[in-house]
Amino acid sequence: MAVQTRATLHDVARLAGVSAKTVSRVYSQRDLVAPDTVERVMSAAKRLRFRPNLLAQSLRRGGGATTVGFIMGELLNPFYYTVAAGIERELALHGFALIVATTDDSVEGEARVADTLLSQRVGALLMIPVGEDQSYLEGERQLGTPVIAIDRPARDLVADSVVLANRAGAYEATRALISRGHRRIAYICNPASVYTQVERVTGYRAALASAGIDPDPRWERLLDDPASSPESVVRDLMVQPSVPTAIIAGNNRVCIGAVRATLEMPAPPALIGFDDFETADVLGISVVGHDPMEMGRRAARLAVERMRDPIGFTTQLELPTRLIARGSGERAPALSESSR
Amino acid sequence: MAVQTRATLHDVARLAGVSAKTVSRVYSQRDLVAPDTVERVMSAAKRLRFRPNLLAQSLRRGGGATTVGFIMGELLNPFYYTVAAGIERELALHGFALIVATTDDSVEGEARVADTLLSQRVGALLMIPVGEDQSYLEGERQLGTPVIAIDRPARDLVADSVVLANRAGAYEATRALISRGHRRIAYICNPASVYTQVERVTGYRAALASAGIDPDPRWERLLDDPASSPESVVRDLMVQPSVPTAIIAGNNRVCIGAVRATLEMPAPPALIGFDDFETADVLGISVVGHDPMEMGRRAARLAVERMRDPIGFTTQLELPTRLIARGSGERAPALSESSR
DNA sequence: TTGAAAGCGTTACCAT
DNA sequence: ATGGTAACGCTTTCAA
Repeated sequence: MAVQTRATLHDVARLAGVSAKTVSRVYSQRDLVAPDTVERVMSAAKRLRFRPNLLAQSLRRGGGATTVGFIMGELLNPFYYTVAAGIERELALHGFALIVATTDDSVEGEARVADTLLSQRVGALLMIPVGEDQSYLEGERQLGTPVIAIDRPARDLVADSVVLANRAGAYEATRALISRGHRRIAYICNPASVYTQVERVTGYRAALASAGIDPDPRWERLLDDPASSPESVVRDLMVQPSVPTAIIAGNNRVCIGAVRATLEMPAPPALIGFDDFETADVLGISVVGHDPMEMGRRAARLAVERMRDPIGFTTQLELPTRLIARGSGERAPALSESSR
Repeated sequence: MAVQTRATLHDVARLAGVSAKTVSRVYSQRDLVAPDTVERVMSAAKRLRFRPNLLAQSLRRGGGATTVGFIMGELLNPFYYTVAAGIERELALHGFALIVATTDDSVEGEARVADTLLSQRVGALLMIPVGEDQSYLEGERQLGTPVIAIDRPARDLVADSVVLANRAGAYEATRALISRGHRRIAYICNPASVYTQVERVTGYRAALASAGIDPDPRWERLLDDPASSPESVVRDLMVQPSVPTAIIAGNNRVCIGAVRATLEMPAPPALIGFDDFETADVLGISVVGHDPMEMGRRAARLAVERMRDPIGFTTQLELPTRLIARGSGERAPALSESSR
């Protein structure tokens, strides 16, 4: 039960009666070693339970990194963990380990975990930016650690990025509602002052404008209050003197809140959410869907490319969305509401 | 735009006009260094964008690990990622970074990623065991890497573990159904030959026995077929000559399948799921709930303790479950079905 | 085909 | 209060 010490290259070399370098070669350039030497080394390694130390490997000058860091808001958010899943799979394909770090979507958290990951000497930094400004990473990028921004572009930082076609998605959803006869269409989101929402609101307004509908501030609920529940925001909206006949929920959390709020209504408004979620099909909720897993995969692939080739132009990838009709978004305006 | 080289302790030392060791002290035992020396070192460090290299730190003999590995089935499974969230939070509190690795719930995957993580020299290995046998890790444990099993105990391996009170939870759910008048209670799970399901089925049968109800193989759908959809299993069950009046779904996936299958039925059976899920409250589904995040936290805490104190007895933690009534589990048997 | 020596960035030990 | 030296486990020259 005594805690033994871990075998090193030298221990294996001694037992096999060769030099350390030969053992090293067996693991990296096996074809340069005589077959029977390989055999002897391998059996010595097995006997000593030898396992190469990746830390020591990447410590050498020029020894590439074996890990990649991912800075995410939290592991419980479906969008975040799906992206993480895509990243992990793609990285595993290329032999990199994934270190995840969460920030609780706070700016300080982002800087703090970035620091930790860089001290771990990750080969690349993948992140869903939170703060208004990632310039604090510019120095690190110049020192050779590429940064890949996901979902939102990095600000004041040279970085590759993978984002959604947010405007186009919101535009399409809004147009779909208009084509069903809706004119009073609400857009609800929280938080609102993030890149994705700014883009989506722009798409929403553009679609209204294209149909000759003036945007109405009463139906734009652009919140930035972590405390307010999406459900109550929707309930509040629906007891005003004039109510919308359709709602676009800016993200999955707001959408679930809207579902809760409108489920029991006799004549619920049409509803389209942004981001798909697990039971949306059971509940019959139409959404602007996309593929977060693919976002993660593409981001990871960019990271791998950058690690191999640190110089070169940065890539900005925009992934498409698609409107998934499941019923809630196809409801016509209630008759009593259709007149203005 | 030329890629510079990263500053080291020596670079900082040279610029500050001190020795490398002094710089090192500034970062670890600052009170042993003269205040103005600290000042000079810090400003030199800032100028060179110096950042301590954790890889080099833990390379030294006795230099503790800074990472912990978590082997999970996949990042998209709610149970898994919630556990991961708990682990990540707790580890961050203690200054450890989390490396996640997924196995697709395959035995080979488990061995493969364990190998990778051990090569990364993680300080501890957290895992939700998949295979029937984790003895392949016993050597590593003796070499000083503690293993903590989550949700299922490790087999043939000395390891701490954190599991649920599966039997008690299933017992309670079954008793609750019995007390509502149910006698034909089905138990459905897939896969069935894992520790948790064996335990839960045992609890289910014990509850039946305690009410003098003979277990009936027709209502035990213990599958081990990844291909069969839970939904179709339930549909099939409900078109038999004799149908159950209540269903217990052994895990969240089966439960969601059961919801899909029974949603449209005029007189749906009572339903209790094991594991809570996001929209269970909206759908009114009663479940045997527990706290996966807490499981992760406790497991991480055990890992930290073991890393600090490698010897000592292993701990087996059993966390409680609780029955959450939301309607679906409180339905009485349909009248036409209540006679045998 | 194989080996010796130097170095990667850090800290422990022992001096000063 | 500060510094030199050796060591951590590995790979890369350069030789043999």
